[in-house]
Amino acid sequence: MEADYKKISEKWQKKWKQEKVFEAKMNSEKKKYYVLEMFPYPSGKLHMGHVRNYSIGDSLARYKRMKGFNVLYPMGYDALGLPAENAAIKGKVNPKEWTYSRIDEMKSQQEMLGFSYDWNRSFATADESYYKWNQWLFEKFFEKKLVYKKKASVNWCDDCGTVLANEQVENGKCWRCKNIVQEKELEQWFLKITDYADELLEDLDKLKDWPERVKLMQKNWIGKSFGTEIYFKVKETKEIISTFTTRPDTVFGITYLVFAPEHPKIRKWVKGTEYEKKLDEFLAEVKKQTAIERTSEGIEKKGIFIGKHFINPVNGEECKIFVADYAVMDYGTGAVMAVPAHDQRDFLFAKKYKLPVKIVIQPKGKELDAEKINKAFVEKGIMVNSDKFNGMNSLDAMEKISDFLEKQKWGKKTVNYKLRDWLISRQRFWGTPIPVIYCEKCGIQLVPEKELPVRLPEKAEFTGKGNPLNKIKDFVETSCPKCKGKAKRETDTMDTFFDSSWYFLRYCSPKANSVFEKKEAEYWMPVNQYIGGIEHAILHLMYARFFTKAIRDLKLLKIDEPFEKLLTQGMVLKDGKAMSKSLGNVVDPGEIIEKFGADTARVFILSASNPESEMEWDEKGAENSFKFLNKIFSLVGDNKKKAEHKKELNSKEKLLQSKTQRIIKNTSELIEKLELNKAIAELMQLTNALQKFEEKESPVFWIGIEKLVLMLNPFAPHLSEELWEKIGGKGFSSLGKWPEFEEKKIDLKAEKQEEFIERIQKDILHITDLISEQPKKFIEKMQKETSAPIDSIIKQQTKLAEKMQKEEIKRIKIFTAPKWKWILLKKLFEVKEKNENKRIEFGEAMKKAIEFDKQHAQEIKGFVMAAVKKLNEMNEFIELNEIKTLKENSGELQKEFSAEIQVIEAEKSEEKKALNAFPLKPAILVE
RNA sequence: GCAGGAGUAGCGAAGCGGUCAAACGUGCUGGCUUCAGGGGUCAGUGGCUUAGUGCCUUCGGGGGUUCGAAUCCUCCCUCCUGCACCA
Repeated sequence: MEADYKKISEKWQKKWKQEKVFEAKMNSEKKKYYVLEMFPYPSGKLHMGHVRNYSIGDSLARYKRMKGFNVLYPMGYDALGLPAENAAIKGKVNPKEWTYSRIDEMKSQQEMLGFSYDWNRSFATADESYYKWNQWLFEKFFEKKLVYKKKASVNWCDDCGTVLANEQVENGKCWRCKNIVQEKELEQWFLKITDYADELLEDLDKLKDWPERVKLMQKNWIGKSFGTEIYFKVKETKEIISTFTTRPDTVFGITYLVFAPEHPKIRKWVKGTEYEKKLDEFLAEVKKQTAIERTSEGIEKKGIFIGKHFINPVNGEECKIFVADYAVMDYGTGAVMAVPAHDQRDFLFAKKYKLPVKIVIQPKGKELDAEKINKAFVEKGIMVNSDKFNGMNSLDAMEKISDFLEKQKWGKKTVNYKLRDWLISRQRFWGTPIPVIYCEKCGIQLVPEKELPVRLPEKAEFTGKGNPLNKIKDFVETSCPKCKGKAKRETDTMDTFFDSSWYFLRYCSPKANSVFEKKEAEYWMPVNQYIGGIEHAILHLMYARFFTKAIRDLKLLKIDEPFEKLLTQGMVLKDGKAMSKSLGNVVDPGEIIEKFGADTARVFILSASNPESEMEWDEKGAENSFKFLNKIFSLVGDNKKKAEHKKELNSKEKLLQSKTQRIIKNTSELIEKLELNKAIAELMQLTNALQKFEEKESPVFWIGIEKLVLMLNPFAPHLSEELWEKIGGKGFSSLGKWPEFEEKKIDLKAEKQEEFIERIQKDILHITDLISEQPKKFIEKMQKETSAPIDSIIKQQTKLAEKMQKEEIKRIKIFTAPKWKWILLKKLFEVKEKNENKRIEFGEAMKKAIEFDKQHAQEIKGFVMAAVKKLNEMNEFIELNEIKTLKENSGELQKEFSAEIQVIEAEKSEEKKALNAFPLKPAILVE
């Protein structure tokens, strides 16, 4: 039976909307749960990644709602950014119109999928009422000195016509357009994220429910390393320059110094000397290299001597200073002390330019020769050629030398981070205007709070060259808030990552006339479960953490971390590759929804694999989820519900009850762990169990159906509602109570037994299959073997089969005993055979066994220990009195075991005979 | 190079020290269904087999720990992901 999924979906989506089913209201009496998905950039159409992301979130939100939590589950749009502007350049459309029409498109698709968002709280970052607060926050940060402007060598993307943050440069290319990034000197705005480097690093430990991978990536990005700054005097100029090292133990091995080509001191030093021209040539060469060439592996290091020398303070040695491409301005101090003997890069450079190599650490029990080594020795060892530190372990020397340098004021212990301040200026139109005014008299001025927001002009010209804001007179020309004189507005806009760094706070009170309402935010925050792609592991997630801490320090909110749990969902693949337009393997979710309905799309995308792993999109798979839903639909639809009445449950009903209860338990646990694929597998098992259950009028069957329909809600909400209505459920299943379970009703032992019964019946059925397939062959065979007439064969076999069925339980009980038990029994039996008939306790038996068979003492002990442990653990599986009997009658061990084993053997052979002789199921014969 | 993750039937994916390898789904083979090459349903799907939930083999490969390993340790191979001239 197939349902009209389209009609059902529309019907329930309309009802949910009308009755405001998913609106969230603060209620301090009720426990809250905040589920959030990374909000999308409104490109217009949803792609499979979105569908996956939201299906995961919606399942959890619905589950938590049914579990009685006050759930906040909002959706919004990260609506500022380049694509809108690019569209404007290309198509002469207004970015605002373009963006908002795309938001509408996207929203209608999201609604079609039946996600339970509180649409009342929805907003876009392009809303004035949102970016106003971006500006407000900027000003607060400014006052706190968390924002500053400086001239810096920045990453410039020519294609995007803007500056990029360090985090947005990937392998020397722009993260968005893959254009090669250039370096440019510009005055730019920065956020002082480095102030929080330590806290951002340390608090990673608090994030117990974040994937290790993400935490690690952030840790590497922050890149904290402990080391020593060492000062050197330049011989010719008497200037003091500083270098950073993590290996102060090698300080006696320094043979030259390397400066980054961009280092500001260099130019000064070579000015007017013979080296100036050489340096210019070298710099030109370095500039020609793209970032990729410069960072590619195995590249030869190049450098030049610049005619200056320095004195190594620890030993007074005079060495040359070089400029080389392998030193970078970005890290440390931009100058490196070179120890060729103990650093591979220095080694290669020294070899190339014939610079001395001086060994100061020797491996234990070996002696290195500076002339002969062909690579640097970078490990720990024993100090040599290091004055008073000789003979010391290099690890200890590290500490000692640092202390020594500090004492002599030749250096100091420092901490270095890879993390740089966050560059937020963008030379773009479609972003939040930075609320700053430049006055010639008064300098940099903030736009007064009451004049916020600084609005983006409605009209602008998009030529693709430069920032359109620059050309809008009305926007640029303004007056100084202080002196009222003529002044100019800042035309840079903010990086859109600024917008997404606090949007989760805005959802708490989206209409607030403040950045957010403290009371609401205190109730809803932190986000309990955040879901999104791994691509944001560093950028967005680190910025959001930084904002939360900065906002805390503005005394606006008390929390340290915004996201309690994080799930990074895997990619959706097609034919083993990420879906992309260039590969032409993009599957449009719209088609699937059109073809099979929203529920199918959701169930498939969740069931195909674990949310965190990649999933392969497979058309066939979607069809199968469709079948699964149909199965449930017909299961409910085909059967008539009977009024419930109390009665003793028969064994089959008890079994179904046990299964239902067990599945409720498992499903709940799995959803909590967000192992949604497994949760759906459980529901499939329940569906199968219900379908196979014959007494479709039993109340137990209908209880099962009811639970199934409720548990279906997080995954296939429309069908769940429809069926809920059909079976006479009250209200919405979306607001129904999540099924509870009673542990005592779960009877694993009985379920196992049933499995065996089924198995035997299946065996019999199978043989009947064979018969119907080849009746002649079978009868011929039987006649041959028994040389009896067919009639009598059938009669005889009927009797046997009946007997078999009656005794089923008994036999099965024996077979249910797990294998290890038989191994144990066998083992004990073997041991006992050597013993005489003495009365011994269970534990005694073990001792005796060991005595008799010392060689296998541990083996026996192991078996018995495991047995006892298992017997205790599994007492629901094996009757306790079985253990008791074993204990009580241990004196009779030998007899009993042999008897028991004989019984088993006998029964086995009886069954064997029965199966051999009679493969027919009586019921079939009777007919 | 460094760091992290993964490798289980034809495929996706469970299992994470002993009940028990392969739940759940799909694919393939066959039966049933007034059965359309569709849908539904039942069975089979590592090898041997006396046909017995019998024996053997098997969780990327080699070693090891253990009475017992897909599971823990170790080395190697393959793939993925992140970072990378970081001093």
